[in-house]
Amino acid sequence: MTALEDDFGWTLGVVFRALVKATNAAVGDLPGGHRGYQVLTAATRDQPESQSALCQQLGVDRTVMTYLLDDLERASLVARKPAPTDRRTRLVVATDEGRKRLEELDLRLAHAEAHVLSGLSEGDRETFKGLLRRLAGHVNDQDPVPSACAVVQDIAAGAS
Amino acid sequence: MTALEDDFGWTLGVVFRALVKATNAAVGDLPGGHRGYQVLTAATRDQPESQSALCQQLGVDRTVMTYLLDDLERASLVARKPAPTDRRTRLVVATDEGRKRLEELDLRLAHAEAHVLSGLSEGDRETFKGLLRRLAGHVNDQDPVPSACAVVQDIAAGAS
DNA sequence: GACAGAACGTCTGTCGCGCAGAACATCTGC
DNA sequence: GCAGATGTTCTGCGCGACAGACGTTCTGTC
Repeated sequence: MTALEDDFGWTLGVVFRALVKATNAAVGDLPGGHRGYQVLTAATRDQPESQSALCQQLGVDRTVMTYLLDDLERASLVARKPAPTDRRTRLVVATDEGRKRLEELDLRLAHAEAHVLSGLSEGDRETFKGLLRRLAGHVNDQDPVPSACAVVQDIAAGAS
Repeated sequence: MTALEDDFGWTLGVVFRALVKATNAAVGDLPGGHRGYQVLTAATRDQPESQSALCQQLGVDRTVMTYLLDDLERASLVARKPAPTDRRTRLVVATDEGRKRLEELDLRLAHAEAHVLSGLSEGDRETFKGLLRRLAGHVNDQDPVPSACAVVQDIAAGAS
């Protein structure tokens, strides 16, 4: 309970797990749990240009996305529409019901987030979220699909 | 690539996944990958008082810890010793070889961490890690085993 | 226009891991 | 001495990541 407190991996894991738990509890019976929420968010606000683009954004395997969308579609929250420009791809769009559901969820999720962040003051919370946002943006830009090879090279070069 | 950027869950997930990938790449063939490293760290520096305490700290299931330790023990990096005070429990201690291996790993891990944090300036990096540390400490204190019930109550009360 | 190659989505199989439950050894309180 | 609690291990289940194969569709070349 001492050395680990300083470990970046450990601290990040603790917070991440806490958020996932809180989020899953908050979304209740939404198909797909916390990932279902993210899919719904992306479908409503980001107009994902394809199913696989969505996978990449969310870090979800494409084979999982298939039945994740199946479940959400069965619940009438999103719909798969064939893309007019490329009939191989399917556009994922939220239904009216999905959008309505998302509004409710946003409220609940805000509380889940606040629950996890309750250890920080108001100002620190914003600072933290801001830094995290910048970090995620950077990570996502340089490495949308983290190439282990590059990392290994990088590390090997540094550590040798 | 726009709305999600603001989602706390998404940003945290992106950074977490990136770190896990980088860490796994950095530890190479260490049994247990990034979790093996954390076990080794705890065993070396934290003197975990029992196997299950270790599970709780690391957020690992106890059934997984069993064969995680099996693998590390087979590699002569840690050892299970019967606790003198309670023969039900096993103390997890690092071997000399384990401690030596940990020193090498720390170097490599520092580079992996730097890789993930490379989007922030030196100062911001420290700020971020400091806030994260406080957050993890708080989360861990109030909710070592996150009780979904409490969270649900909390959220239900807040969102209604 | 025909064809090779690539991309998208789906399906199958495998593996790691979290979770629930049971079994066993051991400890604690009565 | 005995009932109940606790630590560890094992088994079975389900979810999800990953790799590979397949059908459909698009693109570039001849």
